[in-house]
Amino acid sequence: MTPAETATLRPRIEGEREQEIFEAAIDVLAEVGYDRLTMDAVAARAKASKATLYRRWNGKIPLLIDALLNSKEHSHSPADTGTLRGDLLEMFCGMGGLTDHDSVAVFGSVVTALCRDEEFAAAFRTEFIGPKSAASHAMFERARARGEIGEHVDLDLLAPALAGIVMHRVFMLGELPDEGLVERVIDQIILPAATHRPDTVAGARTSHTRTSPRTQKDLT
Amino acid sequence: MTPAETATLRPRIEGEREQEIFEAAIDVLAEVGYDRLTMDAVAARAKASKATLYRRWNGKIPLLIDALLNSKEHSHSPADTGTLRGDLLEMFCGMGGLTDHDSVAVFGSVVTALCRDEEFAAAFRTEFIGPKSAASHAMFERARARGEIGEHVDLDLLAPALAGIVMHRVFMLGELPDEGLVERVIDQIILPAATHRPDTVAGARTSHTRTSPRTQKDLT
Amino acid sequence: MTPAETATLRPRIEGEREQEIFEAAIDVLAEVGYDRLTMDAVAARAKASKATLYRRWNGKIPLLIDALLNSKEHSHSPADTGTLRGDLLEMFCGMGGLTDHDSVAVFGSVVTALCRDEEFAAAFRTEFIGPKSAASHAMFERARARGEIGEHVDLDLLAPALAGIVMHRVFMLGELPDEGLVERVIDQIILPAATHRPDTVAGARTSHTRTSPRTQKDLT
Amino acid sequence: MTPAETATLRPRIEGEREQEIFEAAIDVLAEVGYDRLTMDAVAARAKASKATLYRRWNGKIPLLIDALLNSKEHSHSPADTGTLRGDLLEMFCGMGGLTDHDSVAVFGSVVTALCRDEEFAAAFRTEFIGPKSAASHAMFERARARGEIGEHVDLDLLAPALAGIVMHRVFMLGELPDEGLVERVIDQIILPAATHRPDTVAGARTSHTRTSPRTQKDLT
DNA sequence: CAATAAACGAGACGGTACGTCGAGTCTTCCT
DNA sequence: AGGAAGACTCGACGTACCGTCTCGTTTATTG
Repeated sequence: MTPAETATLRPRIEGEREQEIFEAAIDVLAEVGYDRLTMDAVAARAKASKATLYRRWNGKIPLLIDALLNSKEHSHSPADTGTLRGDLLEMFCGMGGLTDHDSVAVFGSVVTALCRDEEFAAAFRTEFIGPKSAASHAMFERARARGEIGEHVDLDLLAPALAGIVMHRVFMLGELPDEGLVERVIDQIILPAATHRPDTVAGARTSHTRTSPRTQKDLT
Repeated sequence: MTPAETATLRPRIEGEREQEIFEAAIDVLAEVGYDRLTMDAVAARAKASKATLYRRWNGKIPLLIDALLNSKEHSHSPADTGTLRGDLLEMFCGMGGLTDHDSVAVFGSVVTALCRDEEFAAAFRTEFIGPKSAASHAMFERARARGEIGEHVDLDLLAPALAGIVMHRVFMLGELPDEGLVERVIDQIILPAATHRPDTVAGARTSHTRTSPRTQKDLT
Repeated sequence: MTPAETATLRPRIEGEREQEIFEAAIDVLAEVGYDRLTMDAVAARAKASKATLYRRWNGKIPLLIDALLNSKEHSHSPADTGTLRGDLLEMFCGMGGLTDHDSVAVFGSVVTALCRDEEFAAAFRTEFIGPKSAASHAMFERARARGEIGEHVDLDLLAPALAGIVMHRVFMLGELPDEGLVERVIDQIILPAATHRPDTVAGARTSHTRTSPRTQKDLT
Repeated sequence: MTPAETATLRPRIEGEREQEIFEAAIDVLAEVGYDRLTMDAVAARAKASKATLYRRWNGKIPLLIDALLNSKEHSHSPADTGTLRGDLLEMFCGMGGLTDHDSVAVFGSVVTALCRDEEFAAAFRTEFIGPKSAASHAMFERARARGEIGEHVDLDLLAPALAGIVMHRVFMLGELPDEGLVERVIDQIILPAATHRPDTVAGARTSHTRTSPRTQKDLT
């Protein structure tokens, strides 16, 4: 009678059953993508009834949000290596899971869903992106506290940049990334931006609008 | 009577008729959004038949992509302003068409197709990404020729970075971008990365930290 | 509350629901005719979905056949009146459902299917023609047992003759039959053929002719 | 200049070109049946344009009527053999063309069309059935003039009976007929009905309604 | 003997119905 | 009592065919 002991035959959606449904949903998502994922398919794979799914979730979107949140352990472990560079490498060591083709497919489906469904987007941003973003921010704040980042650098701009650059290459350019790519982006873009002196580019910043193009050539 | 002059009454989908369909699609898109846009609705508004739409486009996504690309002029004109900053601002002034919510929705739909359909991905990358990428590269090459970019900077890494950062904010963070955002990214990330001196960054990388530079090099 | 008593509200297609769909089909058929009858119209009138109709029937023809067969009682009751004439009149009183123009149209549609689809033809002959044919044969056998039919008469030839003659008039000649027609065919063709004495006919065959009986036998 | 000499390259629909279209129509009709015959298919097979077909015929029905009328030579040759039996065998020697499976298919399609389209039915009955029916009637009238058929026999009933019985066996029972079948029907049904004495079956005729069933047993 | 008007093939077009599929609801059985 | 199974309504999908139309081209008759 105790729920913990009737493991294999428990009919109610509690814990393990829920996890099975999540896995089924993720499987189907990875196989056919968000658009072609149907509740029937998830129900069939989970050997559950559609009614059961709809009793617990409002539709495919809430179900997938829950599934994604529970499938990725997404441990926002601080991973304090003592340097921004180390922290970033640590955080992106697994590329956020974009290391194999299936994971890319799942994530791509999420992108579509983000653009398609405002409700899903809001929930996903709050519950999935939010924590990652917070962790990233904390990381950059620590770097700033250590003096690695100039006071004038906008962390809201810089913190998500690495992820953006990498994902753009994955989705738009069709690149399957490795850790070397991450490292190069960190060294050539993120860290230079974190450490640049404001006056160096201040001239360039105003050149197009206020100064003559000729003046800027001197900056190079 | 000359066929070249009977412009307004030509029935075939050639130029103007196509444009009418695009406008109908954009109209419906603006009214009901991507999800509730149906081919029937577009056909009805364009006074065309569904068969005509399907003869020319595979479905709503290709139709809408075409419609959005043709509605926005998205002129890949080199736009040589004389400075990298000016060129970048010029190129991204319209955000590549990602200025309104529906455009984002349609573009987001592409991502799934990119991950699922290799043929579509190839075509998209060749015909859509390709020209933009080439224009961007040319722009950076000009900047390097002018001396705005250091020799050690990897343009293959830097050129797509701005688009990646912006699109990441749009898709993942749900930000509707304005030109100010583009300007800030250019000034705070792209230009610093373009103009950084390798040793300067190396210094920044190691200065104000608790670990030695040597230790970090091991991480590379 | 007992499931057996909730007759009017049962949603599944079981008996009464099916009957409602049949009635809707017959209604639409009567209103717009066979050609302009659409599955959408039937579904709308029956407050059913097209999917439900297609789940149960292959298309409009099977649906209408069922509808017509179920609307007409077409009871294949043996109807033993004691005479062949009475039995035949009894059996054909409803013409097998061919009493109105639409029924003829639907039944006529079967003919093409019979010529085109061997599987359908087999099923139709087994399940629809078969019982009628068996009942007809039994009827003629009873008549022979009573002595109404000569021993030399081929019942396999005579039993389907009435139906053939009547249907030919209906389909080919466009006659809408009444019971009087059936009666005249019975009296003037079926019963004479059933009761003729072989020698009598042979005499008739040769008498009043210009050629010899021998000559005609060669034609056989 | 003479139309008979420009045979292979004549573009206008005159004579031979028309015949080619008719053959194409009959071919398609035999292959896919009336329902699935499309104007596109006929046009494609005839290497003609749909516009050409519609210029000359109003739709598939007039086209098919013309095609059927011109394909079957349907020579209503009197074929006066001197006896009804001989005439009937002569007339049905080719079964009206129902000797092979394809012809049966074509004719079956016609039956469907007869039931589906009142316009086609009217035209077909006037132009195709009519002459055949008249020829048959003339044949029976000659027989009556020779004394082979009793005065009380209704020729309107008897004349179409043979065709009806045979076609019923072909379409409904799925029998591919041979000449032996025709002969047996003639000898066992048509000729007995033609030569029967009215008083022989008069009792049977009234038995079901006016006399007792018992009385009729005496008639056998 | 070119020029012209008619008729042609080819096939896109607007429209209508088709038959299928998925979402979300509901009922029935089963455990 | 609650879940599995699956039929149901609704609505959009993408396809097929109809009958009309516009294209160029070819043919037979004119200027």
